[in-house]
Amino acid sequence: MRIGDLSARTGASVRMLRYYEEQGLLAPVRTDSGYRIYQESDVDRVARIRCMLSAALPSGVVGEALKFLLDGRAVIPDEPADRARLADTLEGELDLLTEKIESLQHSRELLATIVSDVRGDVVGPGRPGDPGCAVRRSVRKAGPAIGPVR
DNA sequence: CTTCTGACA
DNA sequence: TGTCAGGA
Repeated sequence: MRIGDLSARTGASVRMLRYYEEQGLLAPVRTDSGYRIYQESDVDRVARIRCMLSAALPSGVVGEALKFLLDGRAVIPDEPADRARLADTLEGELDLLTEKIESLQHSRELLATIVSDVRGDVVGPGRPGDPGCAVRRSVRKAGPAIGPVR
């Protein structure tokens, strides 16, 4: 089938399908005129790709997992050794994701205090020990509140 | 009409 | 990721 059909059957845009190919996740054959031709198994393959990408896995890792996907079979490697290795890299991604989440939570808390400071019309330098982002409203009488110091 | 590559108000 | 161009 051509790219338009695969797109319709997977929900992935034509643009994305070409992108997956660039990432080495799909390898359709080409007609003499250059049109990409996909196999039935690619419908399932694209579903797996989208699933793993939604799980925040880097395309490189998705490619690794897909190496074990041979024509509609499970992504789980047959060889116990391969399975263990894949599980390890996947778990590594899980840890990376956890780190990002924690970093974002820190950012969220900082932003929350900045918001409350703005709403509370905080004046002067920040309190000792604060993030240093406290808003300083100038002593000037004119002009609305000043944004965070750059 | 569909797809292709390259590029970005 | 969308979308437009200019061709096939």
